[in-house]
Amino acid sequence: MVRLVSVCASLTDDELALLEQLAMPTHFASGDTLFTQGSEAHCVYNVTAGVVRLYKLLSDGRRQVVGFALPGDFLGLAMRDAYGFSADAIGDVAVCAFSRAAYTALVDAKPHLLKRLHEFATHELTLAHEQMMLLGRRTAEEKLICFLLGMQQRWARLGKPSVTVQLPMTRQDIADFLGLTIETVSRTFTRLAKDKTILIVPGGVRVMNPERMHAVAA
Amino acid sequence: MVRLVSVCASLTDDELALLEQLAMPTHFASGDTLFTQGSEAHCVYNVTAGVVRLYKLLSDGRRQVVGFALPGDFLGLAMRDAYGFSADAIGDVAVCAFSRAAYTALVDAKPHLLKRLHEFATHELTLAHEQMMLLGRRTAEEKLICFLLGMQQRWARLGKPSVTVQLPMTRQDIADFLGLTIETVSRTFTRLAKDKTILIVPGGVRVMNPERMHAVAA
DNA sequence: CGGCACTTTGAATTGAATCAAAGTGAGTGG
DNA sequence: CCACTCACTTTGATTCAATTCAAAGTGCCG
Repeated sequence: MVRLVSVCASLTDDELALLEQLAMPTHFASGDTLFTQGSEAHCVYNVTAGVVRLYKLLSDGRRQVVGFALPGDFLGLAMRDAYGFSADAIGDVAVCAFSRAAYTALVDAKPHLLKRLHEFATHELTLAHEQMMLLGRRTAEEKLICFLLGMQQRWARLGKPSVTVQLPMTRQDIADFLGLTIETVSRTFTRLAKDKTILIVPGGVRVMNPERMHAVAA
Repeated sequence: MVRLVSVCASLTDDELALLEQLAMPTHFASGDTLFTQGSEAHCVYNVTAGVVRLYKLLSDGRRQVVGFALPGDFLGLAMRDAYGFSADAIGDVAVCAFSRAAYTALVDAKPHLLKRLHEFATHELTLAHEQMMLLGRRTAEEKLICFLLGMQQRWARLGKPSVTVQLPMTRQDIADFLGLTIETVSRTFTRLAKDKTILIVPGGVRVMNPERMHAVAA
């Protein structure tokens, strides 16, 4: 279902068959851990359904969410032998898991696939640079607006374009993604709702004033 | 000179010869622009000497430095058809430039090289995740200490291990990298020097208390 | 109905930003 | 060789955006 937008989009039939043979379909319940920062990297994952929270922890408990993986996204590309961040399920999640050995063999055998994965990695890097700009230089309101527009765009690319942005993650997750506290996120949501910039609905927000939001994000 | 630590380290002799044929050695004076965010991506660059500042700008002038490229580093990997950030020389810089056409052809012909570039990209992504943690969740003092240790480590990998960390960039560059103001960076340097954690020397700092610094960074 | 996890709101505090003013030092030209 | 400039850096005083501390409010689920 997510193949059209994922790595698989550009594969030949025989490559797809090979991939299918090596993929281990797995699923996780809400809150389950896919893998933990620092643990040995056994598998690479391709999310097929649901949303995954990716985060790093400091020894004193401070948390930075480095991303939210949506269907089609790859996890574990940036590993040496240990995962660089933790990943757990937000709601029910389905993935295709590939053992590291299978992944390595596949990549060596199919340069075509490697090229596609490399495109993925460089796209991720571009997003990471934008997130640095956001974390280092934007105000709380700008952070939240950029986040909402970013999520809207990502759902749209997955074939779910809507003025209502689904937000399956908690306020704390959003705060830890944007480098804010939960209170600041909550207050900023409330202020944007009072402005009539957004409307807060169960499980997400409805974009009411996209012009203003895009102007702020620009 | 930088080949041992760069992409070229794992190439065969004939691959190296091919690379050399396509590389256009270029050099830039202090402050020169290699390329600008949003402009058409003509070239990929491999830095051979000097330091390059990589940054993004917001329309109102706010700047985020997304990285400092040292000898051996690649620039322009994460491009679609326009550069995602600007790059300019800090001091004199030498690079090998590759036209986009040459780069694409090379990558298609040599999966071996692609694999190496992909490793580079995923390493960059890991660093970007660490920078997100730093920007989102660390204090000014922690940011500066992590930056100094990071630079020390990078110079060390290039074969210049030293307790004196060379800092060719300005305080403003450091501030824009760490998501701080120049005043906060200056004050924090002064405080660390008063602590005897570091000693400020022309063009850099000397690490005086690495134990404390590593403890803060952990 | 009560418990629990998450969210919102309010008041007080604070770390870093802003505003303002010297201080430093390399390069230039008289 | 010294005064002058210019860019960069440091230091001080004040302000403010976001955090922290504190307390309700909400709604889902057994």
